[in-house]
Amino acid sequence: MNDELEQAIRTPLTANDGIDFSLIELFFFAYRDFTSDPDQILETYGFGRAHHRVVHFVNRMPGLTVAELLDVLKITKQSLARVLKQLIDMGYVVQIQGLRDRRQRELYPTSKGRELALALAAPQSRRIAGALDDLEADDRAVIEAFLKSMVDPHLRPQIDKLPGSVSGQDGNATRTN
Amino acid sequence: MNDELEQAIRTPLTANDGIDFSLIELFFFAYRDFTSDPDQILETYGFGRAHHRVVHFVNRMPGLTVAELLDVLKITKQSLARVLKQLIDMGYVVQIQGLRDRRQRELYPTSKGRELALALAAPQSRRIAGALDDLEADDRAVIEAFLKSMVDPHLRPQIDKLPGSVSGQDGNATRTN
DNA sequence: AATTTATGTCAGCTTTGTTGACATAAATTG
DNA sequence: CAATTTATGTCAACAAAGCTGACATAAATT
Repeated sequence: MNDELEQAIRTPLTANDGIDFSLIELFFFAYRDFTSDPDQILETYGFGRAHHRVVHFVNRMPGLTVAELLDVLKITKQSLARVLKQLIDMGYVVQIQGLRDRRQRELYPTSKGRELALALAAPQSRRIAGALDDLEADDRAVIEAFLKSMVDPHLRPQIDKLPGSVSGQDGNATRTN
Repeated sequence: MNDELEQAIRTPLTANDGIDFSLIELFFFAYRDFTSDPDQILETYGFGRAHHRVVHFVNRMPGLTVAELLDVLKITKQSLARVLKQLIDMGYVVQIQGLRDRRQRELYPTSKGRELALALAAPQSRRIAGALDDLEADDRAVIEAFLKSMVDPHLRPQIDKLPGSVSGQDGNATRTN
């Protein structure tokens, strides 16, 4: 029994099947290469992608608490603990007890951590700039709008909280210290 | 010693630092949610992302060999073996000995495998369509161009090989059979 | 006949995610 | 103030999906 269910299908799935395969695959390949740049740098530090994400958001939202970071990364505290501990022990991130709530640990980058975040972001930014160069000047807004629409609506407020985004340019956080 | 190196930096990294953080983060969040749809479906099958990729490309390039698949996925044959074996054992993929070269194993989806590929692609396609709806009709080309430019130039030929892509619309493979 | 190639498989390691359980200190609440 | 809740940390075990190295087999190539 079940004989025909084991039959090989020899025709490819195409756009004719009502699915946008071009953009699905383009998105897959683009992201694969987008992450390959920092991955190479991380190797030289003995770090992985998990470290990258932590260093990135600690630099973009200095003073965020452990709970807030977990919420952005959508991982468990045990997963975070592993990489965060290493980053703290090696002096890339420091914890400061919260002033209002002393149970909280506010996370800040050190200068070492800031340098690492910049080094990891640089090739990604370069790759994006190169891709934008191939477009019209005002197409940047199109890309931004598209990517934002791809994000789950209920998670978009998180994006707007980050400094220097489309809305909410700076707030008070960017006094050059 | 090293005292100031441990100092907390309290100012966030912003666009002023010469890095395109908006698009970096947008790309991260967009891809995270883009993959969350199929991930949920895969769970109900007891499969993971690795299975998704295999089923996807076997459906998009039926008859491709193990070596070709490894080249697209950029993983080792040992990594592939694990998930491919399961997909074959459970009747989602079949292997057929190559005619010209009988060492090769050509990979084809079964009807079960085709259905799975479609089920996984459907929500991703819907998400993309929804995002495109928020744009001008002809902005699709902008997105395609941008994503393609994000891919490493030497890997772009791989994309063009897929059916129904921007160039190379169909070839002979789409006879509806 | 010897070598190379395509594939499969065994064993073990790494990274990064998961769950569950339990500890501590600080804040909140009755 | 005592009891509870909250924020964080930590231990142990497990899973998915990468990796390397070693070795086997059959088929193609030299």
